[in-house]
Amino acid sequence: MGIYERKKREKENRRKEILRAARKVFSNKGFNASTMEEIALQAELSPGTLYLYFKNKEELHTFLSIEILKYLADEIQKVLSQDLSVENKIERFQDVFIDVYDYDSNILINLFHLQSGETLRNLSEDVLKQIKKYSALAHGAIIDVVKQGIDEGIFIDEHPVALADVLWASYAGIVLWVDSKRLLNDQKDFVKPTLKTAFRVIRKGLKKE
Amino acid sequence: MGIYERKKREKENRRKEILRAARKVFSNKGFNASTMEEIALQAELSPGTLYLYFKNKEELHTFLSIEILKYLADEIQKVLSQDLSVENKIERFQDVFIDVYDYDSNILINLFHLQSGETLRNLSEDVLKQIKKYSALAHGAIIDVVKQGIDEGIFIDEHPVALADVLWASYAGIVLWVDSKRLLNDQKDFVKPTLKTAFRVIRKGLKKE
Amino acid sequence: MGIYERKKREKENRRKEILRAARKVFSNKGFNASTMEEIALQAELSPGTLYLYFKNKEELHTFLSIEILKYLADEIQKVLSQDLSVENKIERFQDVFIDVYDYDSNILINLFHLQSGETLRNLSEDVLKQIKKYSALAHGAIIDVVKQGIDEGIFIDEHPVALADVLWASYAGIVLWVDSKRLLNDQKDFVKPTLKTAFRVIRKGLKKE
Amino acid sequence: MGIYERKKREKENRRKEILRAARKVFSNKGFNASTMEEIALQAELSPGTLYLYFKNKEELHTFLSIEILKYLADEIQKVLSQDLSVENKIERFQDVFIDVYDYDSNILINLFHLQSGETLRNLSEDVLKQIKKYSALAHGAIIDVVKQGIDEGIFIDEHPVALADVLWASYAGIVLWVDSKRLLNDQKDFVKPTLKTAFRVIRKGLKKE
DNA sequence: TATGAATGAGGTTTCATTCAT
DNA sequence: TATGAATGAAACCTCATTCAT
Repeated sequence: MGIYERKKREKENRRKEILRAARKVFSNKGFNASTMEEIALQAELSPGTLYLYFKNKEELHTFLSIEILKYLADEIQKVLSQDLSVENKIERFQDVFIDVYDYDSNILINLFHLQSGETLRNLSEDVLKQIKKYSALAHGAIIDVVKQGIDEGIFIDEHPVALADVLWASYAGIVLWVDSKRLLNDQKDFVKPTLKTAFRVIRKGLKKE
Repeated sequence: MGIYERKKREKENRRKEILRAARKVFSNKGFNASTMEEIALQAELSPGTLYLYFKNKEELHTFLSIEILKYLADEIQKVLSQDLSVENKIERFQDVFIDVYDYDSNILINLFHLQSGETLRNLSEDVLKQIKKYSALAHGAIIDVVKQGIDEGIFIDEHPVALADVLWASYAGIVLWVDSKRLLNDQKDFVKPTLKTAFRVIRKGLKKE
Repeated sequence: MGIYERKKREKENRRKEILRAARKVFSNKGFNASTMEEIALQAELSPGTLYLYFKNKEELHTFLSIEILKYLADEIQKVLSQDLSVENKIERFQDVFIDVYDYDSNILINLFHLQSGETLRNLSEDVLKQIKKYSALAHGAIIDVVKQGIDEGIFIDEHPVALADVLWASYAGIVLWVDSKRLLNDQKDFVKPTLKTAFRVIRKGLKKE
Repeated sequence: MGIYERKKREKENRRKEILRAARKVFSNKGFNASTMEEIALQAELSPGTLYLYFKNKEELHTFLSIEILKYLADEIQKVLSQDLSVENKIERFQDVFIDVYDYDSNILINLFHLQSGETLRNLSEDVLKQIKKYSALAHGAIIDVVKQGIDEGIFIDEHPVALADVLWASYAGIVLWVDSKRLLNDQKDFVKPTLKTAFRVIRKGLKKE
């Protein structure tokens, strides 16, 4: 590995450290309450250094969201290529959402937030394009599975995009909601049985009779 | 009407004006980007006056969320007391969520946000109590309908609370998600047919065969 | 008593109520931390009313200080006219200072503060004149006693003004200091024996051998 | 000198510059009328920088008072270790008080103010500890000298702590008072002869016959 | 590239004061 | 005369960002 290669890799690692630190801080305090100084401290770097890797606080935050959106898209696409029945694939999607939630409980709310008007308006063209890209990828994969299900006569005969929306939205909504309940009631873990029931109901809704 | 009555009503109106102005500004710019000065301007009042009615910016914001949570709870309870079949009640819930969304498209995301860890930690005991109260009211009403459905042999035989969670979460999730798509694609209205399909699927999931 | 008389007296009473309320609040919180609203509340009046009796917060505060300076001057002059030996008169001065302190423990520090550069610069001509007048009265009375003592061969043969300064300054300083110690050590009452010793020493310093 | 050493020293200097600027502004205008912006301007720094060195305005002000209390304590302790007779030491104390006054004429009043209830209540534990520490040091030194005087049969046979109180309180009181007179009469310097007389009287009071 | 001290714009908030009733 | 809601100027303070080292 040449010196150029090594430098590039170091740079990439540094970037990841910053993202890791930022995720931790943002998760704990939310966007506003988090300060660049705190993130720098967590990353064991100086505030100035953060700006060598990210244009500003907003972009740093957005990157995290895109990263997870990318992860979501990747995981969902992995399911697509697995040798599973339609039903099992749909079940696997559920695990992906729970995984993502376990990774960072604030991510789903951030995702919705990211896509809410307030934030969307302030994003650069480039970032927006990425969000759209990964969003489309993830959604496309789900649509494919749904289509397959319709073709096989397993799913009800509705517009596949709409069905994919239902899947995505309710899966996300359920994770968020069960988390809300957990927080409001000051519990440490959220009740996975409830989650399972919920997902089962959604899947049942998709199925023919 | 006595002078005391009139003063009280005037004060209440002023409060509402501030809330209206705040909702407008917060909706346009989000919590951070909105300034108290802007809200004051919108309410045609001076900045100092806002503080006669609300302790600070945070409380003003939280109030808006509570208000809508209260509205949601009220509307859902109204459905409960209507002379409708279980199935029609569930359908009416859908309208409530869409209504709330039409009233302020940021509200549902705010609701989730409000109940997310970050915000929850900074709320006063009193405010928390209110959130729990209205949350319980709304949820309780839904549970009642679900129970009725189970008793009548219409809904699947699952734990009613879990089923109510599914309803609530997916309804909210779907509205949020369809809104996200709308924003990402720069459309003005979100596609109601998609919504309808989505809600239909959820309801189907709840029903016995 | 005519209606004019009564009105005038009522006005005077209202004034005194405000002063009493202001003294209480200023004593508890100091000038800055005290708000006009708080004083109004304490006086069971509305903020606006305070301004019918005093031009502004500063003047209200100054009035309190002048009032006590006047009280000090009066009490000291009373001693002057009593049929007492020089020594007893000096002893009585001590009681006056303790009285004043008991009346309001912040008054002496306020007095010094009042006469410190910061405050002095912001006072109106009229107020300044009053301060000078009462200050001169009080000081004059002390000088008279001191002079008498020198004439009678009881006090050391120094410039009477300087001796009067010593009396005044150390009496005030001692009360302040013993109060400081009390506060630093979180005691409820300050130690009167210490005070007595202190005053005795000062008097001894004044006396010929 | 290593780079670490230099940085530390620079930081210390910056701190001192801020304190110097603050002293100047506070002396001119008093605590309230002084603004952080003005202090920053005087220190040729930006307002934000002040907050890198002091938590807030209050702390900055308190620091000034502590600094001078420390100086007082130091100077008084220096006298203690000098090879002087008890009488000369007591005389030297007088110079210390005048020195301190010359350094900043507001300091003594601030000291008393600092130790008055109002301010004391708002200080942090740490700051309070420092005040008590230096206060005890200064007072302890004076007590030592007084004890020596009693042992040598020079001072009257009273409780040494009480005598030390007299010394401290009257010395401070006299400086304050003579300054008050100076200000009231719009003189530039205060009359040192008067001061001398005053101090002499106090000392005489302490002495046996 | 990394630092971190310094910046300074701008936000929140307070509160003395006013004025219509 | 008394009210007290409203004012709005002005202060404190924060923190994203810069830049000399």
